[in-house]
This record gives sequence, structure tokens and C-alpha cells, in this order.
Amino acid sequence: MARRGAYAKGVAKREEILESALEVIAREGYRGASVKELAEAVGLSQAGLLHYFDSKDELFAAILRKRDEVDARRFGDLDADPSLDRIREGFVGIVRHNAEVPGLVQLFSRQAVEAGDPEHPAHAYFVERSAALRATIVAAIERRQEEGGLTDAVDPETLARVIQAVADGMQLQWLQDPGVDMAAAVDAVFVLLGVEKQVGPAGFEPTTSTV
Amino acid sequence: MARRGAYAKGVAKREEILESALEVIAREGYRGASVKELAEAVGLSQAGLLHYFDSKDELFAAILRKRDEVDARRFGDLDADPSLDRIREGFVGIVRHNAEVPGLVQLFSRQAVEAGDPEHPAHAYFVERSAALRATIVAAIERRQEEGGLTDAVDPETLARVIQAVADGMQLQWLQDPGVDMAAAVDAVFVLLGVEKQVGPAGFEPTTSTV
DNA sequence: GTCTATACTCGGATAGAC
DNA sequence: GTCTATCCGAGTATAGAC
Repeated sequence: MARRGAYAKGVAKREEILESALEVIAREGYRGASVKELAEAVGLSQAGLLHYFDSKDELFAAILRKRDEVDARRFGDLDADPSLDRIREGFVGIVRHNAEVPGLVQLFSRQAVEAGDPEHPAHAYFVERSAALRATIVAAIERRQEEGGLTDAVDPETLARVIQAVADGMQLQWLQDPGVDMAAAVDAVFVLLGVEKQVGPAGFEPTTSTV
Repeated sequence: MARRGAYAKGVAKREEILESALEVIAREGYRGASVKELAEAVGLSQAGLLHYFDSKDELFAAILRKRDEVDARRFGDLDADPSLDRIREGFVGIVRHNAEVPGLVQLFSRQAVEAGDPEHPAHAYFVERSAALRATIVAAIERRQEEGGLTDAVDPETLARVIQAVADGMQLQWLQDPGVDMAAAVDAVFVLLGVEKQVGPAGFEPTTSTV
């Protein structure tokens, strides 16, 4: 990386745009979030911003990737310790945090629907993200099953999909009624799985409760 | 109902429009489904169609209600026998059927996101539908819990939300990859709950099948 | 009551000047 | 690299024919 000056500047500007967009959407909600609005937030015209991204959809796909990058920094990488306890912690933590940024939840869900078309610029993002997450969960489930602490009535792959589905599905419910506790529902799945709260090596506090 | 001729005709036209729209979307996918396209499918101009609905969003909300009506006729009303077994049957059946009508799944999911705004014409639809479905599931869960056949580690309300979330969340996964088995994942939740497949008193056949 | 035609708005895309 | 100008498609609103 870090090539010529002009190129590096372009990359930096891109990052600046993405960070600004993330902030605007998180703060003011997705509400129409037009390219024009996002452009003005960084002091550019609509056409000026689109100089850095091929289209509106490309822009939003990049925003989602950026968000994952930021979240990973904030919540740590789940792959580090692929135990179900760790995944439970991570999942519930992220979900709880999402309740603070409605605009991003809306953006994510909306794009998830639109990106169903394989031609959509964000399609690869969702497929890859989903597969990576699922692989992590599957690994943790298999480990736990070997230890004998988890039912094998359902295969790990399906179980992982169920966990992902609950997280995504609760977002839809929450968009309708921000009063519902997404985190509690996600946590409940782990309770059903018999993943008991354990004081891990690091001594986690209870993540659920409240509300 | 059935007032004056002219009025009745308007109602009939509405129904005709909705049935046509449902068919077009189920068959050709949601893909942009503009008011214009739907209008032409019933031999109307765009403005002609919007004479029967206040706006595009009102139209789509009506389409979703119509769809529920059709599904209820086809799969029976879940409230009739509010047992978990029955709910399992009904849920899995509908989900399996949904895999045949991608356009409707896309329409539903998309509207679910957009209707987060309380001002959105479909907001009430989603809130009411969700609450009604949840009430049915909660009743069945409570009944089963009293019979002692179900964990009470998670409260019924949350459990019901989890079941709904899995169904909705699996749709999002399926939109990305139509190869995934939505029905299997939904069914898995009931397996986790220990709801064994039983031949109910009435001896239900799999409502699913045929597809 | 029901429709056609038309016109207005807005967001996104694109060409070309600087 | 960034702008202005322009175009296009979709949704909405309305005038008025039938």
C-alpha cells in the first residue's frame, strides 16, 4: 500500500467519506440518507462524492464494510477464542450496541434485502460476512458437542443459521418497536442451547438483564 | 357490505388489482415492481391504479394483507388449535411455501424494514400481524409449559419472539442464497424446544408437501 | 365514479469544464 | 479532484374527458 501521493490522498478521502457517512447515519438515522446529504456532510457535492464510488449502492456497501471494521475493533474479533461462551458474549454485546444506532440497523437490513440479487454491489459482502460468521459459530458448536455439553439433535450448520437468523430477525422486530429487547432474545437462544453462563477466565459480567 | 353497485364495483376492482399484483410479484419477483408495471398487468395506467390506493406504499400494504388472507385460506388459521405441534406444522408449511414465491419474500422483508417508521402506511400491518402471531405462540407455549413438557428457563414472550425472529431472519439468509433450507432451520427451533413430532388428535397431514 | 394525460419533484447517473 | 449542468426514471398530484 501507500503508493503515490495522489493515490494515497484518494484513499484517505474515501475513508473520510465513510467515517462521516457512518456517523451521520448512526446519528440522524437512515431516513432517506441520500448521496447528496452524505456528500454535504463531508463538504462535497453529490457528483463530487460519487467520484470516489461507482454508484450509490457501492457507497453503501463500503459503508457496511467500514462499520464491521469499526465494530471488530471495538468488540474484538470473535475468531480469537471460538468458544460458545465467547460468541454469546460477543453477539449479545454487538446486538446491544446496535440498539444505540437505529440508522445503521435500518441500513443493514435494507441492504440485506436489496443485495439478494447476485448482481447487487453488496451481495458479496453479505454472503462472505454470513459465511465467515457461521464458520466461527459452527466451530464453537462442534467443540462444545465433543465436550458433550450440547445436544446433537440439530446439526451445527443449521444451529448456526438459527443463531444468525435470530439476530437478524430481532432487528426487524426492533425496527417496528424499539421497545423490544433484541439482546435478551438473542441471549435466550443460548439459554435454550444450555450454554450456561460461566465465569470465564476473564470474569465476564452478565450481559443480559435490564429492560 | 355490498352497498350500491358502483361501490361494489370499486371494491371488486381493488380485489382484482391485488390478486393480479400478488401473482405478478410471486411469478416475476419483486424486481423493482413499480406501480406502473402492476398497473399494466391489470390493464390500467399508473394513475388509474392509484385511483384505488392512496399511494404506492398503501398499495403494497394492501398486497401484504391480501397475501395473509390467501395464505390463511390455504394453510388454515393457526388460532384454531393453538398447540405447539399445530404451530410447528403451520409455520414450517408456510415457510416452505414461501420458498416458492421469492418475490413475495422480498416484498415482505423490504416493507418490514421501511415500515419501521410509525408514519409508514404498512407500520400498523406489521405491528398487528406480529402481535397476533405472537399471542398465539405464547398461548401454546404456556399450555405446553403447564403440561410440563417445556423448559421455563425462558419466558414465553421471549420464546415467541425468538421463533418469529428465526422465520424472518431465515428469509434474509435465503434471499442471499436460495439454496438454504428455511423450513429446516425453523423446524430446528422446535426440536430444540423438545417439541416432538406427534400425530395430533385430528391426525394432521403435513400441510407442507406438494411443491 | 373512473379513467387518461400531463406535469412536477426528487434522487441518482453522467458528461464535460475548470 | 471537484464542480455545474443535464438527463432520466419513479412517484405523486391534478385537470378534465367520459
